[in-house]
Amino acid sequence: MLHLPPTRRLELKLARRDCLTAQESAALAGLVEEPVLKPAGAQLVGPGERPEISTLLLSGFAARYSELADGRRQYTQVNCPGDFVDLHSLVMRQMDHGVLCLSPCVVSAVPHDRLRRITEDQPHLTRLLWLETVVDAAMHREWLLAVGQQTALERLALFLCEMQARLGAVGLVDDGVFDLPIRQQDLADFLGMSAVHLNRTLQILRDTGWISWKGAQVRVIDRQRLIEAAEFDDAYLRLDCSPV
Amino acid sequence: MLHLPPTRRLELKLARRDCLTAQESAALAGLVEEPVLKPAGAQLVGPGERPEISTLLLSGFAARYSELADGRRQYTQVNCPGDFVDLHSLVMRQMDHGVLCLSPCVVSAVPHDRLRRITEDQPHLTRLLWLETVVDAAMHREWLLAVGQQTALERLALFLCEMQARLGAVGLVDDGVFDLPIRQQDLADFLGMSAVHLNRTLQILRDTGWISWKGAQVRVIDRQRLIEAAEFDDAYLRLDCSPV
DNA sequence: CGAGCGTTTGAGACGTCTCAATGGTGGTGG
DNA sequence: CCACCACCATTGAGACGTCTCAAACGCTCG
Repeated sequence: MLHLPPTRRLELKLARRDCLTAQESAALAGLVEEPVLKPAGAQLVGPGERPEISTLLLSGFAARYSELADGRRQYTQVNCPGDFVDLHSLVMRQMDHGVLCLSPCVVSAVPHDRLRRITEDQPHLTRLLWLETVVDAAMHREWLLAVGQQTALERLALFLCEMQARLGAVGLVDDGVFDLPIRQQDLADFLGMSAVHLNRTLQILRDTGWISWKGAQVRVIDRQRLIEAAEFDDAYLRLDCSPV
Repeated sequence: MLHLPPTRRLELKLARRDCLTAQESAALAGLVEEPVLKPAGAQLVGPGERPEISTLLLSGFAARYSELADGRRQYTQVNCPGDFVDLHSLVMRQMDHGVLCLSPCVVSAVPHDRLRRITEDQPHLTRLLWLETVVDAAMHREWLLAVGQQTALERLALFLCEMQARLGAVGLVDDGVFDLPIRQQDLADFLGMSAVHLNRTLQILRDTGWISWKGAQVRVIDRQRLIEAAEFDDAYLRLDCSPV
């Protein structure tokens, strides 16, 4: 793993939305504490907790999850490097869900009091952070549409389109190829289907030649067809530049 | 319809979360423009638009919707009086979805420039508004769990529990009875099921005697069983008081 | 080389969907 | 004041996507 400044990928993403002043950049850099390595399966924050920090994901993949008493589980978002996994806890206080690592992850803590200071002093940066949580909500809506109305194949195609777009925004896609070290069982829990059915759906996508997926490496071969199948439009990710 | 101040129901809800100063109350009251009546089916804001206002729902029911090219539709949230139907557009700029009226609605416009002024001058009120959008995201997660993992019966029970809690917070529930003037087809589009199946599921809930639903009037008779069936926990609605 | 874990395959079961027709009700005009 | 119309709720029945359970396969790492 390259040694980037901890907030680099977050900055890359924010800069896709609106210009960051040098002063704001510095403020971001001053937010984070020392990076920590977490193993796959580790919980970053539990449901019902009232954290005094938010967690910035520097590398690896994490996921928000909600579950029912009998063990049925739904991942509600997959997080990738540059994501705040629980920024909303700053204003929500109590977690309505948990977050765990789908792969080994490097994370940095961001104390809430430093964030609250920013909301007092820096309105524009505050709006950019607000926008982060609003884009999370937009992703949730996209997935409500997908889980409620789209077929297994469409959902899987959507996931790959979204991942390529989000990872691309933080510099983690190289010519359609990116790392996705997550298990089929976890992906199934996100897509709202059984692991068996996901496996069969994945085989269809491989057989059509639109993607290859070996080990942790995904290669998107025919992005256009994937986009058409998923009816993907990246507008909800807000990766275009327009002032906030 | 009683003649309440336009921001009254919003204030009731916000006050369930944190104390509002008289000055903040006044600032809210100064946000809204003249109330307007919209008929059922009217669109409040269309997908892809870049509104210069947000819309506050004063009475009636509206819904956020997303749809696919072939007409499949998913409502991603049902809005009730006191809700901002598109507050997120302040920072998101472009709408990722549309909002329409499920019943006749009274709404007030809230110009973005007035809201942006608040983000410059009033950090605490800004965090309360931020919290509104964050609770929207928490609702989306609750419904991702429901649509992805729960049965038709559980989803319907969840909807009724959530509506009773949200309407109760703005003074619209009287001894388990509340108005819900929405069509079965619309509710089905929200719950991610066909109208036929919703109708059959509704009959089960009526036959058990847990609820009655005639015309637009819902009566929750056995709230406890409904809560158990849905595994409903109102924490995600953030209707408890704790400072932001 | 074995153990453990994740992936892949097979086959019957079931929740929900679709299409189509019937039943009920509230509003409107003659 | 009644008759009609439009819209919504309800019912029936066959089709289908996805689920569950169970077993086999194949990596990768100690």
